Amino acid sequence: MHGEIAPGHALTLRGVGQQFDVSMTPAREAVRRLVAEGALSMSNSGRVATPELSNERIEELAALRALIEVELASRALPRAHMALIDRLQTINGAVSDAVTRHDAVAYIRSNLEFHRALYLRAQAPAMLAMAETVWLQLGPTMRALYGKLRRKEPPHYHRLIIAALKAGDEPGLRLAVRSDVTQGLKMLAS
Amino acid sequence: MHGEIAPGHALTLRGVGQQFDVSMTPAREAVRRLVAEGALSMSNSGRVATPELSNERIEELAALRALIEVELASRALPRAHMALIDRLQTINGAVSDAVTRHDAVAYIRSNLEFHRALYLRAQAPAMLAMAETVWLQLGPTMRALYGKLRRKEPPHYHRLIIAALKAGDEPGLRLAVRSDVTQGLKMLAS
DNA sequence: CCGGCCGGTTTGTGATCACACTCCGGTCCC
DNA sequence: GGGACCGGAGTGTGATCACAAACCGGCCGG
Repeated sequence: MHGEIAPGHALTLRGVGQQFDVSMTPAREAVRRLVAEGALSMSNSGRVATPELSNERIEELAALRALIEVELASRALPRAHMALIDRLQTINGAVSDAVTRHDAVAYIRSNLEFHRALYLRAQAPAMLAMAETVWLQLGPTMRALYGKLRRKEPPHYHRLIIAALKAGDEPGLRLAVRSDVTQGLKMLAS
Repeated sequence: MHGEIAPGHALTLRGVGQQFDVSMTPAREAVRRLVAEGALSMSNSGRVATPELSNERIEELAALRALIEVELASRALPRAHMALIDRLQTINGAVSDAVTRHDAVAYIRSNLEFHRALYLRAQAPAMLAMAETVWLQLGPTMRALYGKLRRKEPPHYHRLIIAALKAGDEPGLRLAVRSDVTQGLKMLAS
């Protein structure tokens, strides 16, 4: 999810097992679960690797993010108090730090933490789980994407999200979330 | 997914294994995968059962169905030719049959087949997989729901969907799909 | 020089087993 | 009579093993 593994990287059950000091059995369960969630792809011979997503699939996943996360943000809006906004601004500072340090993994991790903190207020665990499943599928690709576009400035749309939250502006919030989610992934198609 | 198991029904690894003439290992993988997808719930002691969904969770899942399936239908619309509409009408006949036979499982199965046939035209496998994950989570609940409302007539909104497809009416299609998806699940909250 | 073949090695699969924990029943004591 | 206790059956977990298939070298023939 955090882009620690590049797309197309192969994994073996015995390797994963050694990495976590367990036998093949728990490693197999974990890997199969991640395959079921779409986080890993399995060849027809059972070999497992991080997926290399096609542009069509990336577009689909971006559309899913837009659909689900806009709804989550919308549901979180009436429950968003000042404590949440403070927390979002703190996390946003971590995002900026990661950008200036050119730390892709930290950037992805804190960026997702920003979104999760907001969506937790929606009190919609099934929807949040769905969104996280999409994040999981996009993890390796987001890492590759970050390498392509050399970001210099912290995310612009996060500020718009916070502003819309403060103003209680639901249409503005929906647009800001949609833009933030869609923005980065559009670059990859070009 | 098809409501063959009632909510709250307990499963054991050895039982599932015997049912399919395999040992515990494949049974465990299958069960864990279904847990990962939310189709089964696992107690903190590892016991597995079909979930008994709260009304809040049902509302969330219905909202997810509405979000995703409306988008899928919208994407399928420009690709929908007469062959698809014929097929949908045929499947709709099976739905009606199941209703008159009071066969809950056949009703759920053919109803989902109707939706899947439409969404397959959207050429969006990731979105379809997401929708099917939601169906999976709702399977046992849909069975219980069918028992509560004694349907007599075949689904009204399916006809609206077909009519909107024929007319190329996108707003009408979106509304019809949203209504069809939301309709049944709203009853459960009351 | 290139492509097909062919061995050894790696890898996933499924079965089996020992173990710890949980659950559920009866039983005993207060 | 009711509730706590206790023991056995049931259950999930993780390790290990045998096996089949896939992969990846190098080698040989054209």
